Order: sequence, then C-alpha cells, then structure tokens
Amino acid sequence: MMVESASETIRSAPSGQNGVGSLSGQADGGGGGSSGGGAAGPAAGGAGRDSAVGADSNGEMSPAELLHFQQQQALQVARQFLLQQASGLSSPGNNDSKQSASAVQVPVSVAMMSPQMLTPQQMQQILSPPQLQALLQQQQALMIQQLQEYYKKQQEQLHLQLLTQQQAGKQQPKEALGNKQLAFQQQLLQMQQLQQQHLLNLQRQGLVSLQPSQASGPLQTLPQAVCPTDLPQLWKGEGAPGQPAEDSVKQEGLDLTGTATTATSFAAPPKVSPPLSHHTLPNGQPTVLTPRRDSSSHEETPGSHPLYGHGECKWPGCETLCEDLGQFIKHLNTEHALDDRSTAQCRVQMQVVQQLEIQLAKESERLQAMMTHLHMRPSEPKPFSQPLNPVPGSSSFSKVTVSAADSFPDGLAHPPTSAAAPVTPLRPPGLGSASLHSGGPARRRSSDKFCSPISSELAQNHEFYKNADVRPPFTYASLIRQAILETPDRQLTLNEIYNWFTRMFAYFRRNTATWKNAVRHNLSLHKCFVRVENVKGAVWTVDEREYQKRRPPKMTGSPTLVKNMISGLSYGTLNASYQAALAESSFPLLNSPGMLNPGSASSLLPLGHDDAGAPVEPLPSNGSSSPPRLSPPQYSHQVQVKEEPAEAEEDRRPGPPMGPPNPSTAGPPEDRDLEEELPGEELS
DNA sequence: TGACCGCTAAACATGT
DNA sequence: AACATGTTTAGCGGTC
Repeated sequence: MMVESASETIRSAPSGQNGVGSLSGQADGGGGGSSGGGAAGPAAGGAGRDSAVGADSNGEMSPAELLHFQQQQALQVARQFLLQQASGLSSPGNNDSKQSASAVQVPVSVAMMSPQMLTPQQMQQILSPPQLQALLQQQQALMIQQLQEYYKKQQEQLHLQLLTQQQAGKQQPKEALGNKQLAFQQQLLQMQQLQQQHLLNLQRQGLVSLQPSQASGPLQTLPQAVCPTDLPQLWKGEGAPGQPAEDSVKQEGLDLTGTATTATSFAAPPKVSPPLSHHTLPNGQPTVLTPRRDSSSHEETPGSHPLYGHGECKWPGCETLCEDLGQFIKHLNTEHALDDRSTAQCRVQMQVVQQLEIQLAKESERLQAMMTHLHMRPSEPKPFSQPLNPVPGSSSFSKVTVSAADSFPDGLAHPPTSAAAPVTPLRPPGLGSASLHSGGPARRRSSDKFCSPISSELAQNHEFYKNADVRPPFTYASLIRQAILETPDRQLTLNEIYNWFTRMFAYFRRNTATWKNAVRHNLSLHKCFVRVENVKGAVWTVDEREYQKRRPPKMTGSPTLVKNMISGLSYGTLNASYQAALAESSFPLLNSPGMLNPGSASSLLPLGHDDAGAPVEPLPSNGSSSPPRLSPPQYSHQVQVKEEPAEAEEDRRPGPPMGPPNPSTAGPPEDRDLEEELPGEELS
C-alpha cells in the first residue's frame, strides 16, 4: 500500500515536473501565441513603444495598476525561473531546457539530489531531515544564485539600454520618472508581499526550507532593505559610493555569485568554476559574468544576449519570439526601451534581487552557524571536501551533534581516518543508491540504527518533524522507546504513546490506523518493550537491555556494519556513530540539549543505582503478572541487573570487534558510554 | 539465495 | 455493540 502510494508519488513526480517543466513550454506556447504579433512588433517599434504605454493606459489602468501589473509580471517570471531551476537542475530529460548541470555549475551532489525525480515528500522520506534541510538550502542557495545572476544580467542589460537611451536622446522628462517613482515605491510593499507569498509557496512546495521565523524575518526586513531613495542611485549606476550598509547588498551583487558559491560550495567542492570572467559591457561597464553561462545557458546559447533565449525575449513578462539575435535586439530596443514600464520592471527585478540577496545572506549566515555548531570550519572554502578531524577526545555529546552533519548533502563529514574499519568511500548521504532506492516507507534503518541518535536528531529537528509532514527516519521501536524515555518515570500508556507520536510528528497526525497498529505491533513484538500493569492500567516501559540487544550483533565490529554506519548517512565519525548509537540507547536525553530533560536524564542513572538493590524478576519472563507497583525504571534496571551476566557478555562482545573503529585513542568515550550505559552490569 | 529486519495489514482475543 | 488494547501471523521489500 505504502509502496503503491510511494510509487504513485514517484509517478506523479514527473507529471509535476512536467508541470514545472512546462514553464519553458508555457513560455514557448505563450510566447508563440503572443509572439506572433511580437515578432512583427519590432518593425513597428517606435510606435510600439508609444503604443505600449498607450495601450496599457488606453484603458483605465492607472499608473499604479500598471506598475502593479508589471511587478506581478516580473514576479511571475521570477517564480517560473525558480521553479524551472528547481525542477530542472539536473534533469537529464530537461536537457532540452538547455541547462546542463555542469553548465549551471550545479554541484554534483546537488544535481544528484535534484528533487525533480522525486516529490518533496518522497525526498523527505528518503532523506533524513538534516539532509533534507541541507538539500533544500542548497537548492535554495542555488536558485537564488542563479536568479540573481539572471536578474543581474537583466539589470545590466536594462541599465545599458537606459544609458543608451539617455544618451541617444532624452525623450523622457526626468520629472516623469520621478513621479512614477513615487507610485512605484508605493507598489513596492505590494510587490514584497507577493514575493513573500512566492517564497512561502516555495517553502510549502519544499523547494525552500525556511523556518517560520526565518521566512518572515528576511521578508519583514524588506521594506528596510529596499530603500526607495537608493533606487535612483541604482539607476544611475551601480557602485555608487557611500551607499548605506543596506546598499552594500547591492554592491555585493557582484560578489554574490561568490557568496552563493560559497553557500553551495560544500556541495560543489573546489572546482568551481573557472575564474570569473570579467565581461565588459558595451557601455564600458564591467560586469562579472560567470563562465558558466548557466544563467544564460539555461536560457540559452552562448554568445547570445542574456535576455534572449530559446528564440524568445526573456524580458520579464515578455516572451516575445524573435527569430534571431538581431531581431531580438531590435525588439529589445523598441519594446523594452526606456520608459516607465521598463523602469518599473527593472526596479522590480532589483528588488527581487535584493531580497534574494538578503535572504541568501541570512541563509549563508545560518549555514555558517550550522557549520560552526557542527565543528566544521566555516571559513573553510570547502569544509565538506575535506575530511574532518574530529578531536579524538571530544565528548560524545559534541560528536553526537555531528549527526546533524548528515545534513550536509555531500556528507563529507568524513569519519575519522582512525576508523580502521574497512570504510568504503563515502557517498553523499541520502544520495546513496541505497537511500534513493529505498523508496516506499521511509526505511532508513541505517540512520535509525547506526548513525543517528534519535534523541539527538529529534532535538535538532524537533520543529521540523513537528510541523512538516515528514516521516521520521526512525523505526517505530526507536520512536516508542524515545517516547517512553522522555518521560520522567519512563513509562507510558499506549494512548500516551499515541499522543507523543502525534505531538512530535506531523506525519503521525494522519493514517492513524496504520501507524497505531504498527505501534501496538511493535510494542507486542519487541521484547524490549515491557508491559507493566499499573494502578491506573497498563503502561509500557523499555528494557534497555533488550533494546540494545537488537544492535550489538550488528554493531559489533562487522566491517559491513561499520561501512553501513558510515555510508548510511555519513554521519560524523565512526566513533560518533557508535557512540551515538550507544548514547541513544542509554542517554537519549543527554544527547539532546534541546530536549534535555533534566529530570528524566538524571533519573536514568540514579534510578538504576537505587533499584539495584531490589532486583525483581524480569518482566519478560513474568509477563503481565508483574506487580503493578513496579516502576518501569526499576523494572528496566532490574532486568538489566538480572540478566547482567549474559548481558555483559553480549555487550562486551561488541567492544572488541569494534576495536578498529574504536581504537585506544577513541576508545575512552565509547567505553565510558558503555560503562555508563550498563552501570548495573558493570558493577555487578 | 537465505536470513534478518522493519513495515503494513489483518485477524483475533480481551477488557471497558 | 463499539472501541481500545494486545497478540499474533503473514506478506512484502530492503539489506547484507
């Protein structure tokens, strides 16, 4: 069923893609339809321009309305562009769309992760939340970058035209422009709102991942970022000296490429593009054009005009078909000459660019923070291309946080070289064939079992899971256990477990019958879940020993396991993975700063010790007959104590095998975890 | 290829 | 009877 739905989703994906892909088609179609006249238009250029205004104003459309309309047009183009980028980043089938991944300089990993083949939901299922977020951010950054370039070129082109026009003959009184600017400025807010909606839409579509606060933040700053008074300056020419800080963004426009590249650099290693080529515009204004003519490429053929692609005018909202470049130039000079409309459109584009720049800056900052948090080197050009050198002695906690490293698409958070285990080259986490092929129900056992401490990931992605209809990459058993361990007394009724699921995961707010059944099934099936008759009914507790029993066999040193641990999602380090696994088993809450529950966390060990003196028959054997008053923690511990001998044996086994990955250097942390994990056993 | 795991579905039992 | 709770079995797909 799920499989069917999944495959269905996959099948639907292309359609969606087509829908997006139809952008070009749409453009073609639309252009074709209107272009007929458009193509002929150039001939009537002069009149066309006048008539353009006249036509627009022929009706009752007020200047403000006109501007609004134009802005919408520009926004529409921006949206289409974004969607196009999102859908065709690396689409083999979209080659016709003229944008090659390489041309666009799309990081390989990003290209591989292109969502085009998958629906956002599927991606969510396939990729872990961190990965997903990283992917989204990457794409976002990429889209922003490309969009910036695209509009920048348009800006430049427009600017060039304006200059030309002004020199050619000042046909338009400047006062008119000034007046129009007022109206335009009034429309800016509207425009920004539209942009906000656009971004929100993207976010909803999973194309852009923004936290609510972030989504609103940058946008809210827009009015400030967009300083109307700066417009004239922009108009006169970029690089106006003494611009306010806000304007620096504009100036950064040229650097943005670099910035954006940096933002995506983790996915696009070094390479990167050949040096930027400095292109000199006819007006002598230097322009930085990336060698990849991606932006232009996605639109077009080399040597062509930035605003000309696919035989049509790329002017926002135009789409007029032009036979050749010459015709296009003609069209450009006539249809998009210096007039109110072009001016407004130009400004709109500038605003769009500015907004994106701001957003990009924020995202970059966020990325830096993330990297810093993950102990990566933010300043490093390609932090991900280099193996991390985790400090051997670093605390398991800090390492655990590395789980978020999986959020880095290329998962280059390499395991420590110290991992003697046969480690196969890492492949992009979540990009691995395994991950991608594991369609259907989110089966990321690798993540669940070996790499990601559920508590840690949950802590870091709490909001994500809570709000996003994403299936958590954890097994039901892990989730149930987490739910139980999160409670102070480490016991929950079935209903409370249900509630935890629904509270913590948006995903479990639907299909209740399915997952509830699964929960019950897991509770009954796994010995690690012990049903305890309580005064008020039956509660479920976790038998850590049993729970861990499930892993040791795999965790123990199996080269393949080690490999899986790393390749699965390429979480931080092997040690980290192992520690994380252990930590997850024993100190779920300690690993999660965000969710740290002092009470529960602290209760873990103390309880164990306290209860050590009151051994009780393990519930598994006793079954439901166990005393009602028996507290889960106690029980849990008791079980441990009781089975300790055998347990110790099993738990110990893993150790030796793990020798390689767990060399003496890195041994301590893990050993410590082991000890802490099974205090009772150790003691007795 | 087979063992194992996890998920889903379903049937059934029991208790409220 | 309806519902919640548990238990068990079966099938499927993925991984190793």
